[in-house]
Order: sequence, then C-alpha cells, then structure tokens
Amino acid sequence: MGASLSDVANRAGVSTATVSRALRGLPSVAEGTRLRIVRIARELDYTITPSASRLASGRTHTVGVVAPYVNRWFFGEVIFGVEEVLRSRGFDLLLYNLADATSRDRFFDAMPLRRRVDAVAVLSMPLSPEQAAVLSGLDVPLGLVGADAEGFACVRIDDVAGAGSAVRHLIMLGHRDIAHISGGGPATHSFTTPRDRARAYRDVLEDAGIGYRPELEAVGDYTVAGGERAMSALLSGATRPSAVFAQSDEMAFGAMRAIRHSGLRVPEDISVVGFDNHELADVLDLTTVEQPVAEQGNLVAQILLDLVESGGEPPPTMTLPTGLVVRGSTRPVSPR
Amino acid sequence: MGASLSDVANRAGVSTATVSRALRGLPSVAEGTRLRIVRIARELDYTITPSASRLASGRTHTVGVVAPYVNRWFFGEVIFGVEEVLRSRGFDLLLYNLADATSRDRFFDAMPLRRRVDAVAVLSMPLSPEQAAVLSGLDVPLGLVGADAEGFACVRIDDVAGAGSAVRHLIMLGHRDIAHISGGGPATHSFTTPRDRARAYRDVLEDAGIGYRPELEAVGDYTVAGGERAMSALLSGATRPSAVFAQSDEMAFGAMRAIRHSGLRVPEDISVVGFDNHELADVLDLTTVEQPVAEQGNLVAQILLDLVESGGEPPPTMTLPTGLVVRGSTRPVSPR
DNA sequence: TTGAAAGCGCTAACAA
DNA sequence: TTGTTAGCGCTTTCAA
Repeated sequence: MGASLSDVANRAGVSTATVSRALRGLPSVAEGTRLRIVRIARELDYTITPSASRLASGRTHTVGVVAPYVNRWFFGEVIFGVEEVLRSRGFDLLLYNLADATSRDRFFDAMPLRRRVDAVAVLSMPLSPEQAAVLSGLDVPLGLVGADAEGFACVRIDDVAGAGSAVRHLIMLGHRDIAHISGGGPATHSFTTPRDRARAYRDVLEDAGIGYRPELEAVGDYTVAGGERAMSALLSGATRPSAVFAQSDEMAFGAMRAIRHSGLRVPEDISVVGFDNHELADVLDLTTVEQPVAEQGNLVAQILLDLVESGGEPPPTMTLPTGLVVRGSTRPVSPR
Repeated sequence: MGASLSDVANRAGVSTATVSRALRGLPSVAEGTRLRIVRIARELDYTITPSASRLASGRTHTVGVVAPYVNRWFFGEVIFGVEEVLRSRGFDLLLYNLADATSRDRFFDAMPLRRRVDAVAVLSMPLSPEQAAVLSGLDVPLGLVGADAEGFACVRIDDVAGAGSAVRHLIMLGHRDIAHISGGGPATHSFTTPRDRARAYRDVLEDAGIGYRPELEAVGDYTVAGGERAMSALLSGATRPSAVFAQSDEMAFGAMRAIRHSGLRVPEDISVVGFDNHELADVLDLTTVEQPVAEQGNLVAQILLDLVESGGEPPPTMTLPTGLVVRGSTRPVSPR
C-alpha cells in the first residue's frame, strides 16, 4: 500500500541511496535534488518503514523505560518527563512495568530489550549487581533515576539532605519523640533512597543529641496502606511519638488516616512530614520535602539521547535540590 | 556480537528456515529437531533481532498506546492494565503522551505509528472525526477506553448510570441545591464522558422534580486546581449549594479544599461526591462512584491482541459496572 | 554529488 | 518434515 523508497527514487529519477540521504538530511545531496525528493516524498505520502531502517542501520531510535510502577504519582511524573523529551527528539518509548519479583526476574532473564533499544532508563528501581550486569550487557547507554550506579547516567536528589531538612524541621518545632516510617523492606535493600533517608533520620537525631530509638521506626512500603499500618503499629508502641517523618507522601497520607482513626488529630496531637510534594500534599495540607520529579525524567532522557547520538561516557551524577514545604500538618510540640 | 539464526542453523546442521520454525513453535518441526535447536539456541545465547523479524513478517509485535496524560491517577491505572496484558503476551508497548493541542496535532499530522504497530489503544482521549480517520488509515485494530466510536473496540463504563447514582444519592439525603463541577471545556467537547455525566446530572434533577439550574454548574477541567476554582466560583454565586457532584475525584479534592478555605466544612455545610474512586478518595473520606480502571486497560489490550492474532471485527462495546461508595463526605442536608 | 550493489537477519512460498 | 530461494525496505560502502 504505502510508497517505498524506491517509489520515490523512480519518480525523482534518482537512486534509492540518494533518496535515503536526502530524506535523512545528510550533507552530500545537492540542494535542488533534496527539495525535489522531499516534495515527491510528500506527494507520495512516503513513510519510512522503521524495521527496515533499523535492520540496515542498527539504530532503533527507541529507548526502553523500566519502572517498578507506572501507576504511582512519582513514576507517572517521571515517565511524563522522559516521554516529553523522547517524543520531541523523535524517539520511541518502550515501557516496561515490573511490579513484582516474578516479572522482574522474568524480565532480566529473557531481557526483551536486546537489540530493541538504543538506550535504557531505569526509574527508581532497586537493581541487583546481576541485573545491572545484564543491562550493561545490552551495550547501550544506561540511565538511572533516583540512585547511583557504576556505568549508569544518574539523575537523583540528595536524599540525605532532603530527609534531614524534614527531621530538623520537626526538631526545631520542639519535637523529641519523632517516629520514622521508612520505605524499603528487604526487597529494596540494595536501593539507596530508603537507606539514605533512613540514615539522615538517624544522623539528625543523633546530632541533635536526641538519639535514635529503633522502636520509633516502622516500614511502610511506600504505599498509603503501608503507611497506615506502620503508623498504627507506632501508635500501639510504648512511646507515643509527637511527630512522624514518612519517607513518602503516600505513606504520610496513610499515617494521617491512622492517626485520625485512633482518635488523635494532625497536627494537634501528632505532626506529620512527608516526602515528594505529591500533587495532593497541598490538598491534605501536608508538610513535605519537595523534589523536582518530571525534571528528573527530562534530564535522564536528554543525557541518554546525547549519549546515543554523540557517544561518550556517562556524565557524573546529577543531583537536584530539594526544598522543605511547610504546611499545616506540622506545628510546635504541645505540652503533655 | 550476538549469534544469528544462521549461527544456530550451522551448529544444528539444519537450514535457517527450520530454526526459525522451531524457535517460533510452528507445528511442522520434528520434536527431536526442535529440542536440539532450542538447546543450541540457548547455548549460543541467541536472541531474535526484532527489526529483521518485523521486516520479513510485517508484524511488529507492538501496540501503540496514546494517552492525553500519563501522570494522572486514572491514566496510570489504565496503562498499568494495558501493559500487564501486553507484556504477558510478548508484545511491546509504545507510549505516546499527548498533553496539549500542539503535540496532538503534530502527532496526528506525522502519524509516527505508521508501519510501527500492530494495534493502537486510545485512552480516554477526545478524537475528532479527522483524527479517528487518520487512525483508521493505519489499518490495524483500534481500541478505545472511555468512549464509543465506530470502528474501534471500545471498553467503557456507563457514565450516565454512574453519575446518576451519585446525584440520586445526594437527592436521597435531602439535598436540593446540588451543584455540578463538570470536566470538559470546549476542547473535550466531542468526548462522551463529560457529556454523559453532565446529562445524567441534569436528567436526574429534572426527574426528581428539582429542575436544573445552569448557575449551579462550573467547569473544573478534571484537575485539583480546576475543581478548586470551580468550587470557589460556585461559592460566590447567588445560591450556596448544599451539595456538589464533581465529575472526577481530583476535582472533588479541589472542591473540598475550596470549601474549607472559605470557612465551611465538609460534610456539615456541603456534601461532596466525586467520581473514580481514586486511591486517595478513601484517605480523604470522599463519597464517590467507583469504576474498574486497570480492568479497562486489561480488557482493551486483550481484545486488541485477539484481533491482531486472529483477525475479525471489533466486538461490541464492553460496558463495565460502576458502584457508589458512600463515605464521610456526604450526609443528610442540614436545616439552614 | 550520485549510483551500483551488497547486505542487515529474518520469514514465507514453494519444492522436495 | 526440511531445504531452497527470494525477498522485506532500507543503509552503506565503494566507485564513478
């Protein structure tokens, strides 16, 4: 049905090689020839057949995006940012959502990305050394959002600084019994985000002379339900915290609900700080740590496409700034 | 670097055609031959080169997914559902996010999906007749979530029934001054969802003998900020509503915030009902209309792949049920 | 600046 | 059940 390169070549009275060069904008085509070819191609409604081009050139003009979730706020934003850049530069975006361990294993075992993409972006997903090695074996530029890894172009925030600002805010409000809802269970153990944020929580408490008490920590799994469970557990502990720092806004939302369900109020009885500045943090009046999210997607995509097009080594990790957004969910500790 | 079909064929002492057949599981290969070939392919770490396969066969094993947003709850869930089915059946998912009119125009003008996909799924996006025609021109199975259209395999909910149940709930609670925050501006005019929900709002009011008053309607654009603006406008109107039905939970969240900012309370002063059962509706205690979201993605993907693999005509529209979820944001009207 | 020709790695008739 | 033989539609040397 559709016209092919040779149709255009015949009509223009030139070889397919010239048409190919003209349409790709290569320099070695006379301007008149190019104009004529472009006009004829348009007349014939010519469209390149990607698979033929890919087979002949070896370039796929496609970037694989691997995410542990596509249906959470943070990931939707990052994917948005990545897609924006890819589309504007004429690249396809191949999406892989690896929610559970099974699909993750299957993915890294079969590695469906082989010979299929020019670059891969991994979004805030814990990567075992073996998995990182499998990706390296693809022999294409690799990008990573939300962590550092050897051989990857990394875009991230300073989790230690961000989490530190949240905990210091609570300390400055006079809180001493500050609980922590962390993200990662054992599955995410190798990932830096939960570790860094947890470390900042502990270090800031130690530095303030408050000391870190393990019984004030609970795991929330980065979900609303997980945050709710974690907060319930904390509330039934021996020490009732006067404030809680959650490693994500979703967990903070869950924590707020648990607090209310137990008959307490936010912030009168317990202050809550989250992390992300989720689009609904404002609605829920949640104090949180803001991070640029879509921008991280933009950046990693840009870096990857530059590497694809110009080669070279991955640049040093880009660390973007965070900021504390104070809203109504935190207030000075009240005397008991 | 990687082994090719002919490497496997040489090693196995058969032709490339036999290797191709064996690896694809075609019936006409002796079991012993197949086993040997599969073993050798594994030994050689053979991976198919998709572009070669696509060029030779004409099948891309790829589905294009076109969405107006990837970073909103509803769309994230649908994409999740689509991806799940595609990955399980070995298809690639090519994602296109067309947030603004410019990118939409460019997309339909250049139609980058040509010769690139075996099917296309359009997610809750208004389609002009011209745009629908461009897609039809791709000559591949077409799917649509959230609306009906000739020539598309459609998966949707009954928006009229869903919205009707929300408004009837308010009427049953004794409300008479029921406002409506609608989704669509002029840009989405051709799309059925906002129209159907708006129609249900009006019809139910009429049927209840309450009558429909245009001054109780405002446009909220399906966003939190839009819902907030719409609610503010409604609150500064002549009649203060005692209840409001928002066409999406996000707009309902915005409305709740506007209500609180104006010094009123939900539900004491104003009841609020949303639509979607967003993951945070529960956290915000929002009464809403629940719809199966990821399931719609699952279904449209399944239907499309069946059409790709077996041909045939798109099946009739699948209409999934909705349900009213009553939470704390609605209560009987209080005497003024 | 252009053309001829040889693939890229696979699939699909057709034959055997 | 297997092999032979053409391509699929482009890109890319190499030569002119």
